[in-house]
Amino acid sequence: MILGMHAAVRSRVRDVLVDLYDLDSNRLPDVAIQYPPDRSMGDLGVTVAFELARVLRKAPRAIAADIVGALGPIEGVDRVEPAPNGYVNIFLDRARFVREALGPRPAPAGRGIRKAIVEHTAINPNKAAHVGHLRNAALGDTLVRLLRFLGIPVEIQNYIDDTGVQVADVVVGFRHIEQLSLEEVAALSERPRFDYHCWDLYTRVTAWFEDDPDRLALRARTLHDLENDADPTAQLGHLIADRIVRCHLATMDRMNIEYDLLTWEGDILRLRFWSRAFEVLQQTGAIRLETTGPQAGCWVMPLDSDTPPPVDAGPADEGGPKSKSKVIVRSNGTVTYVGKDIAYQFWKLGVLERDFHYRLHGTQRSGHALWSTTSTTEEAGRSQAAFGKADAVYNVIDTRQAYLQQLLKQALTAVGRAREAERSVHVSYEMVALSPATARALGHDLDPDAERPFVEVSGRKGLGVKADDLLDRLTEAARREVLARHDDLSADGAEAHAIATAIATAAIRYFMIKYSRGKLIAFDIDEALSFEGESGPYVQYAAVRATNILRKLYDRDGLDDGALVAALAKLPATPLEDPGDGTVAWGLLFEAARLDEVADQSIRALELSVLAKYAFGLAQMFNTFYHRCPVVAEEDEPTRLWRAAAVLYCRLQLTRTLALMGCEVPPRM
RNA sequence: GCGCCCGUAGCUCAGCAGGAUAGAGCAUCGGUCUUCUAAACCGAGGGUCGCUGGUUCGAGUCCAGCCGGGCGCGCCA
Repeated sequence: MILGMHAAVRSRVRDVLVDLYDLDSNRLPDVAIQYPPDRSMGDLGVTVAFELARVLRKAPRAIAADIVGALGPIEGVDRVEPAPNGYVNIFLDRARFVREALGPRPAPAGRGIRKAIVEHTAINPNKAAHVGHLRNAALGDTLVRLLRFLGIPVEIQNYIDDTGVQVADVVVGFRHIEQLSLEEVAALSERPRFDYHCWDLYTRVTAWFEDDPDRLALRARTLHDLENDADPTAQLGHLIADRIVRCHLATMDRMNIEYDLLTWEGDILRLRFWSRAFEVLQQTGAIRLETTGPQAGCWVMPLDSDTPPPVDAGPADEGGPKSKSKVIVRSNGTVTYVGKDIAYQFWKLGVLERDFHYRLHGTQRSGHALWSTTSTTEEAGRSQAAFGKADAVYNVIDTRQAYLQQLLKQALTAVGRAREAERSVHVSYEMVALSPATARALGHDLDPDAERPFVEVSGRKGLGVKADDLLDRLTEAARREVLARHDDLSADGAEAHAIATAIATAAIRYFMIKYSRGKLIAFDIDEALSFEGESGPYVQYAAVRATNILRKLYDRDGLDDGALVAALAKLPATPLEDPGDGTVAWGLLFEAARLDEVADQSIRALELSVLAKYAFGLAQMFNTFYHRCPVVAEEDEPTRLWRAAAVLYCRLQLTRTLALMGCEVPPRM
């Protein structure tokens, strides 16, 4: 809503500057729009007078006065004032603004991206999901919702590494430690929390390898066998990966997270994506066969370096700059992890000229279909949507993979795809570790000498907070709170459960989003279980309070949303102009209108904490309003109705903001 | 050694396409429920924005160099 006003003001100011000072319209400084610290000073502020002071050799104050004098009427603007220090302050036509805000939301622009792919979650399918995975998924899913909010079509992919060491290790565990047959594992996998069983087994395998390193030969053989479909090992691997993925999907469903496509690494191998990527890389000279030195026999990709070594500098010794290169194909002919990833990235961007087959994996809670890649045509279903071939790709992966993600961009550049490289975005974020208190609570012995503020999660050691355990505890805590507040709810009833679930989801999703992504989270269980202060439930609570007010108005006056909006059309605007409580109501309405700007900024900076902070700030402002400006009890009708409008609009925007974070507003709490 | 990230109140963090008086949550202390739900609100205390220099009318925000911390840099995945 507010971005439209920015654009109108900016464009008008630019026109005026050109006229006033005979400036070249291409060389105008950016007309920055900001917000005065207090609504009584104005709604929008323009600082361009400061920028021009030097060029024009004129005091900012005089320039501001010139601008204000020349500006003339702007649609939606009530008046403009020059501040004594040089700001140009703009006051909006408040009544008109509110009436428009409560109308339909204009279609978003879409910003020239035909289709974006967001890859997130991508948990190794060999054990239960933990809190670190929740950060990834919460960031990824919020990114998806924001992009769609801005009008960009998005395809959500979840990459499954079903042929890696992690799955291999669990296979070894079932075979050699638990000594179970395929059928026995299949039966076990039908029982609840198979992922928890594998979590424990995985740590046992790790210890088992440590006891006797010779056993690592079993891992190597298993890893090899996993790639051969006919092998019984591969069948066991498939079974485990498939069942664990179902567990992960169920966990993510509790977070309101769904996907469009599961991409299996096994399919990338079987369909020989790599061999096609290799052709492209080789033909374009992006990789070369090393004939001498330690990398002899390998296909390598030279790494970017600002100063390539001189040709005739002789053999590179200690002193000289060493040209580095990354091995893509090993001397034994097998492809490295980077190579597989390059092939996958090429496919996402439609530069591979090869495709998967697809089968329907299932239907998700929302009714949306989930597809899965497959490598055989016989089980392939008919996909309604074409997958891949995006013109922007967002890979949500933690910062430890930054080097690898950089290599992907470099490979694209090297094959002459600079545009695709630019639109390959690594959405990086710091890891989730454990606070010392939480690590201790999990039974982990801390070294008393090492006073580190966090303990790294380790799947191998089984050290971590499992996602479902956390969600269970959150739900239980929320249920207790709700039952304490509402006598009519039965302890095990569906309504209490639904409310508790919504609160738990909001609590964890908000928690995972509120830190900026470059910040390491030292996850503390007690902190995460808090529903007070800056938290998801705080934001939900504000929206629920708004609902209560509107319900009371309806019950007493028969005033529903439509009737309220209709009444505003011919209501005098004076209560909104009142410098006391009118400023509170207007300030709330104005802040609520900033969602479009906030969404835009979140995507521009890929900083989703901006959205979370906005949600909290708006909820805070609503609570201030709530305590200062009674609605139902207000006797003056215009004042009451404008306040009701503030409540209605604030609830609408809070609901939208929560929805962008994958959170719902419960009917009560 | 090179690259990326972090350093703001006792703790955890916002603020960074420069702009008006540096904010919030938690914790501490003191208030507010016969009122639209106290998961809330009001108030108090608490800051050399790591250090030094630079750019600018203006720097927590941009640049450079330091200091401290984290992560990454394999013919592993």
